[in-house]
Amino acid sequence: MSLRLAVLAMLDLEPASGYALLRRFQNSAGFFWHTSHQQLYKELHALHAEGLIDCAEVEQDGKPDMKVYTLNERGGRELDALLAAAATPLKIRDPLLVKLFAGRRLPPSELLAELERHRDQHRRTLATYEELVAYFAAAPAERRQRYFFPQQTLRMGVLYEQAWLQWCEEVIAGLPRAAG
Amino acid sequence: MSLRLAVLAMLDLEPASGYALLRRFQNSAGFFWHTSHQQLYKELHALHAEGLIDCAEVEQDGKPDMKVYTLNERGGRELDALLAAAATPLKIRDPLLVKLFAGRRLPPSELLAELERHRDQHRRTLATYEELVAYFAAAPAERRQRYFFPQQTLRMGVLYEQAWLQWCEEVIAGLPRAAG
DNA sequence: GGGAGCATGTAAGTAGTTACATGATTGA
DNA sequence: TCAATCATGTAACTACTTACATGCTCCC
Repeated sequence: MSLRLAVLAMLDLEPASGYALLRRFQNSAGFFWHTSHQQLYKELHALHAEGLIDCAEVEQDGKPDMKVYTLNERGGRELDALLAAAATPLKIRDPLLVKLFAGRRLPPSELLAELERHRDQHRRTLATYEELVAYFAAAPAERRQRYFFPQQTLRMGVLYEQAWLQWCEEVIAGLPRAAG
Repeated sequence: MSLRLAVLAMLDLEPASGYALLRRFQNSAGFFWHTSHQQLYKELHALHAEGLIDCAEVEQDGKPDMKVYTLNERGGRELDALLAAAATPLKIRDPLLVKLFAGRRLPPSELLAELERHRDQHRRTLATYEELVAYFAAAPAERRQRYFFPQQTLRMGVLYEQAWLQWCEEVIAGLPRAAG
């Protein structure tokens, strides 16, 4: 039910095409919700079939046509109904930590390489989030206010990436190293 | 595939019953892998049917019989094969952040209550993890070494809970409050 | 007598992944 | 000409959740 909630919440801020939503789910919103284009388009079709969002086909030059979806009044009510329920805690399933849990079975060099890969990825993601923070900080007051809550989720993204980065660095530093 | 990996990795440390594994997935290992008893028992049946783990029925007095599973040699090879693949990054789907993203549609009092509930939960979880850290720190050297990698995952659990706690406190402090 | 913890399971339904599929434009 | 970006979709499969199910012991 939460993909539905995430999509409705995004469309509540501004109308968007499936592709535009997808980019957000893979970038800024990627911190709190992940999805694939297959799932997203299916959900958009379902929401449209249920009359919760409106669809307008827009022609573009040099680019394929796109379908722009807008939250309508019924969709707003559905969104409010979903929001009324308590948020269940995130259920974590982290492949890297599972791998590290069994780390004693792996050659240290491979573990090190894996940790460095993740560390670099977290550095990049943190940099992206910090750019977004700066972008919002420089935005006009109206926009800053409209995006007050999204900015709070972004703040968690920053804290999350910082925690991972610190952890990767700590573990790399403390790893028993193979004799060279 | 990662539930399989998580189960094999746990049984690599020591034999256990489904119920014992379940408690770990809900407590100490709950940080990096979440599962239900339905999924877990199904996976144990599958692993046993494939000859990757051995099963011994153990009678207990005052308690129901239990099935104790042990990783065998083939299971060890399967574990190593799964570990050889790169760990894909965790895919986050966090209902609380989705709810907060749409926070402007909610009454501030309800948001506050939700955040306080999560803050309290994170405090409790952090306390649990810190107890486990202390427990490991006091363990004999042999055990400390055997559990070196599990302890690293626990460290991430602590950093993660601290980040969430900080975030909950920040957001609560910055929330526009309703007139009393 | 009731609830919590121990210990296991099946079945039905929903959500998510992987694979397959198309076709235009822009830049290296 | 090759890869990337834009933009959308279907189908098959796997993983996960929710609901249903049993039964014993210990403690209040």
